Amino acid sequence: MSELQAIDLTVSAAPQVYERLRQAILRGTLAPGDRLSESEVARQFGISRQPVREAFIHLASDGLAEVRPQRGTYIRKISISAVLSARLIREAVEGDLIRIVAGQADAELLRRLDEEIRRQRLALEAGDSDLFVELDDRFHRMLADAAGHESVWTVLEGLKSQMNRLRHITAKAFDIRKLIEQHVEIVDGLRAGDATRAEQAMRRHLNQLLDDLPEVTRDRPELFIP
Amino acid sequence: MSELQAIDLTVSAAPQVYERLRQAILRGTLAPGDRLSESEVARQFGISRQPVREAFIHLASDGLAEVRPQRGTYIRKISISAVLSARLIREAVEGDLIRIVAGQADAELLRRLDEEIRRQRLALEAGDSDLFVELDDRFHRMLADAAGHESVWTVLEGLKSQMNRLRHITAKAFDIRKLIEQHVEIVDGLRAGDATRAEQAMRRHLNQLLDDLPEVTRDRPELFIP
DNA sequence: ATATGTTTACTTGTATGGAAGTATGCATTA
DNA sequence: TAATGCATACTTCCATACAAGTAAACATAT
Repeated sequence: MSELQAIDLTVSAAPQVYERLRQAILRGTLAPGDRLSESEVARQFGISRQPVREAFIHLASDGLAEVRPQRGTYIRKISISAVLSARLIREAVEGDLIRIVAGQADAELLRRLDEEIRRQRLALEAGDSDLFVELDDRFHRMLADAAGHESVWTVLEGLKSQMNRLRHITAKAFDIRKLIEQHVEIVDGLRAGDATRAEQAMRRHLNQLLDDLPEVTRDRPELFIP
Repeated sequence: MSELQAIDLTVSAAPQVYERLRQAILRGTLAPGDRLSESEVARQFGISRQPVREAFIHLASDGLAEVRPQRGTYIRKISISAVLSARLIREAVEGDLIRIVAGQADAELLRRLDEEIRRQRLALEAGDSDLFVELDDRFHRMLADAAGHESVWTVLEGLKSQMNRLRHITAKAFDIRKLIEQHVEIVDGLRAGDATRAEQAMRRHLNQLLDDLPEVTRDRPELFIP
């Protein structure tokens, strides 16, 4: 691994290392199966082993790394069953949330959602799939907020991270255009004040992953475990 | 705090400390707002500060503790919004799962569910509310397994732990009898092969918390934060 | 009486050394 | 050639020492 930018020594080192490594894992810079070493990472950040070790422990409790005593620390491969679980949970929860939103969507919210979709199209035209993943996050989060359950999103975010790893690594495998059209269908359901229609659109949207997953796991089997 | 039983020195100390503290928090032995000290806990277990510190970090990432640099480590108070989020998520997810089960429930499963309910009644008669909480866990887990989504339960378990803290601390505030009857209604829905009926029974069951929560937070406000 | 400055005893954060386990390459042996 | 034993270079884990920040008690000054 290359040299990393030095951390801010005026605040605690461990949380900074954690966050940097976490981002690297989610973006795929650190790939599933990669090996990490306390000493090596410590040397790169210019600090001692201890805060690095604490970052490893935190990553392990997130399910992003695996510490094998006396053997090494490895970036966890993407668990297919974990991804499927996350998807099922999101479908159920966001299906309920969108029903709540449908009962109370005002013009201001609809305007902001339309604006988000516009930005998504721009990201598509620019071919910036990383940006799209970020905007997709914002779109779904906006809906959770509108339902009055901002803290629910905090939980979903942890699940979403597993799915985002998959996306970043295999960005091309997802048809962004199709996802944007599904967003449009969701907002159309809200605009019509039709809770059932909005829910069905949301569920279809989150089922999309099931169509895309087989191809991805076939192309890059080394990144996955059952 | 009193002296604790020594840990097993043949395996890693940190995970043992983590698990012991976690159980103590979930059972209410360590109450919200209590202060922990690395040195103090280390002395009690007869080990050094380092593994204790690592256990604290793990607990903090679970949302059960809060490490405040140079100030101390505290048992987190029960976040009402986190409890409400967990409840909403469980209702949505277990509502979907029970529909799946309804479509494929066989006699063997129904027999095992009846058996679990029988045990729950025994726990009620024995006045053992800790046992009931454990059996309630098993009941819901059994349904998740039957739906073929065992790994979904792993996620729900983390959420359930927040709700269980509340239960253990204020066990008397919950009417166990009512909860058991709701379990019966769920199984009746499955027995009839009626997915909608089973789902509605499950949702009613998980809504019960909303009725009980206000009383609890009023009686013990020092245990909670918004 | 109140306010302020200082001391002192804590707290967590980091660095470092050594212990114990693991994997790998190499020499030795059958 | 194949298998075995061993040295060596790793790895994580734990203990310890020290650094730096915080808080509370206490003395002092206004």
